[in-house]
Formats: sequence, C-alpha cells, structure tokens
Amino acid sequence: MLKISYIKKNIKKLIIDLKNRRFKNINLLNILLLLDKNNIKYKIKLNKILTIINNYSKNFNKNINNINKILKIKNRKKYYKSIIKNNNIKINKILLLIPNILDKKYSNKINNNIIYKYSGNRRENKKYYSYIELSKTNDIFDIIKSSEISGSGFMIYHGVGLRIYNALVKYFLDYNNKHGYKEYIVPFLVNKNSLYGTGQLPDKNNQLYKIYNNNLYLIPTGEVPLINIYRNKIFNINDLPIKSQTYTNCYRKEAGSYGKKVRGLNRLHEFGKVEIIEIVDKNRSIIRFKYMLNHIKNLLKSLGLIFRIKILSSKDLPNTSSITYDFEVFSVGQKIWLEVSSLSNCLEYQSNNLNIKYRYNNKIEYCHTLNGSSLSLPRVLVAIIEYYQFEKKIRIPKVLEEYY
RNA sequence: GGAGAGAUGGCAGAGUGGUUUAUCGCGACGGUCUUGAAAACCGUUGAAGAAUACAUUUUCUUCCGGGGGUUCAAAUCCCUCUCUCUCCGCCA
Repeated sequence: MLKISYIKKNIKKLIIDLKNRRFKNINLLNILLLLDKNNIKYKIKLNKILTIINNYSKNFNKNINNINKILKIKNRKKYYKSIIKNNNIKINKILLLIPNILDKKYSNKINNNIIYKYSGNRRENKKYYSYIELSKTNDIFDIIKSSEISGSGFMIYHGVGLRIYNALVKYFLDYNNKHGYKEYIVPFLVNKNSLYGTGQLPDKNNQLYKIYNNNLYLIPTGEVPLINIYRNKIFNINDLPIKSQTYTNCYRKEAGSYGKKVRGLNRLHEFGKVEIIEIVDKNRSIIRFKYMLNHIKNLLKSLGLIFRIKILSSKDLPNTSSITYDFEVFSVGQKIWLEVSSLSNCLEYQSNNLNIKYRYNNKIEYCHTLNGSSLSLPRVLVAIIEYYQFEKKIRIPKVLEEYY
C-alpha cells in the first residue's frame, strides 16, 4: 500500500491517476485525509497528557499529594487512545484499497497498445490444427480424467505433452539462472499476512483458494512467497538488485470466466509457472524493468513463437502495479492470443507493506519490487504444440532439444 | 499431541517495577596518525509521528514478537495470540 505521508504529499497526482484507473471511490481520499487530520489532533492531545504523566512519575516521591489530578488525567488518556486506535483501523482499511500511483508513461492515454511484435521463426503455410485436435492423434493430456478427479480447470499431462512441459520448466529455470536469477523452492500455501504484503489481499480475495481449517491460502502466483522471503530486510545498496526465481503451481478460482477461449489448457485453476522477481533501489528501477522486459522477450524469441508485447491501459492495471506489460503468444491452431507473462513494476507499494528497505549514504529508503512470469507453462505448451506441428505430429523448438 | 525454554536496535547480547535517556561488544560512519592502506587511538550510531523554527533548530510522544490489562511509573508483573528452540510421542 501507499504510505499516508506519501499520499498527502502527492495528492494531486494521485487523484489524476485514480481517475485514469477508473477507480470508483475517489471520495475515499477525502475520508482518509479527514481521518488523518482528526488523528493528528488527538495525538497532540494525547502527547500532552503523556508528558504530564511522565513528568509526574519522574518526580513521584516529591508530589504524592497531587495523585488525584493524575488519576483524572488517566481517564482522558484512555479515551484519546481508543479514538486514535479506531481511526488507525479505519485509515488502514482505506489505504489497502488505494491503488499504486501510475508510471509517467500513463500521463498520455494508453489503450492496451501493442509495442512489439515478433512473427515467429517458421513459415510453412499449411493448415494448423488446434492442440485439442492434435491430442486425438498424439499423447498429450487427458482432460476427461482430470475433470472426473477434480472438476473443470485441472489437467493431466502425459506422453509428448508431459515431456515438453518438463523440458520447458528446465529450460526456463536454466535460462533465468544463467541471467542471475537464483532459484528457490517455496511453499505453495501461505498465510494472510503474506498475501496482504504483496497486495493480492484484499483486492483479489474472490480469486483465491482458502484452506479454511488452518487459515492458509493456495498461492495464486509464485511472486507471493518469493517476495515475502525478503520481508523486514534492510539491504546494503551494493547487494541490490536481488534477483530470484521460483517454479510453482499457481491456483486461481477464475470466477466469472467462461466460454470457448478459457477452456482446456487456455485457463486452468491450477497451472505451473516460473516467476522471476527483482528487488532494486529506486534509482535503478526503470532500468531493471527494461532489463526484465528484454529478458522475457528474448526467452520467447528463443522458442521461435509468434508473440506480441502490450502495455496495459491504466484502467486494466493491477492495484499494486504502476506499469504493466503483457506478453502474449499466438495460438496458431485456435487463432487467439494467449497471455503467458505479465511484467509489473510495483515501486514501493509492496515494500511498504513488507518493510523491505536499503541503506544508502546513511539513509534508509524503501526498495522497489518488480515481478514477471518467465513463463507460464500450459499456454506456452499449447503454442508450441500447435506451432511446431508437422503432418499432425509434434516437433519441438531447437532450444528444448537438450531438455527433452 | 504432551512437557519445558525463549522472542530486546544492522548483528550479537545484558537488563525481572523507578538515573534505562535500553549497558557492553561487533559492524557501520567520521576524525587523528600515514605517501596510501591496515593497525592503534578518539568520537558518532535505530525507526515512526507531531509541534516549532528554518539552510536546517529546539522540543514532545511512541516503538524491547503482535494485541490487551495492572500501576503515578512496565522490556520487566498479569492475560492472550503468533513464531522459534529443546525433549518425548506419532508419522512420511
């Protein structure tokens, strides 16, 4: 979340940003400022009372006679404290709902502009079958059995499909590792605090699976545990950027999704994803963001697939993000674009919650956090199966051969 | 699941109701010495909020795992929650 002090300083920009995001309750800002003003008023009153009590205690032996006066004051202390506490609860609730400020690119209107397009490395001009069609003659997956076991939105992989899937995981991890992203295996179940920390709560509450008997949630993305590793950490600026990656399953309810485009492998409740994150100092966050953009772009290029990069319009941005690029591969069999990565710069929004800081010239600043997929598995699998098909058989990209 | 111990600043670690304004140490920063560095010696040392003043001052308050309570006064006593460690039990 944003800090209240930050909001007060940047209130004009924030109002414009919220309008660009089509944020419904801009009035919340007024309530917030009012609560804060009120709170400061009572904090001053409380401070005065505490000073009196402290002074009295210091000279306790000298003035035993005035004790009744102090006892009266103590009641007011309790009263002010409760007001301040209630205000703080209200303020925090509102702060959690206020989205991040926008990158300056959004000062002009942006409507999901495509900023880059790659047309793939093959030109064979033939009929492309969809991955579902191909699965009839190839050993790829079993959606009938998986829905018997778990319902729709789950998948069983086997045969060629499984081998490509595994090869992709290893290739992605290797590729990221070669570029300095340290790999972690992290928990797939996390507590509430972690989700508030990275901003999935309260915003995405209805998309999360909750384990009710012990208050844990299935992670919607590896970003959650991966960034939470660095909670309450103060880095030396020379140790930044921190670069990490993790391969996890991701769990999403996908409430409200329906139709042909979201069937089968296109949209699952449970899917594998390799996630990369960087924790950086604020002066390098733009540069690191560009680096990650290129990193993912080159990874997709190496697979030879048709893909494009979009800058998300301000009204589609996640609350935590100040700027987001989506990477979409083209499914040549279905003739649709599939999102396989989403790269965001969260600035201080997450590190405010998680208390991730760095030391620089004896000053302590909040880090910026960046995250992106590198990459999401089922959709890349679809794109590869369809794009590399040859007479209803499946081939694989060259880069995957050593992993296959 | 049973029993016990614990959580203190960047790290380490004292402190069981009142000079605690949180000791000492390490680290970090500054200085002296030096051609430079090291060593040695000297000094400084966290976070948040507010008032006041403004080329940057003075003052107040809060923070010892989280929350609540007792007291004129709480790191210290009480309640509660979370987490960690040790032993036992159970089980991959």
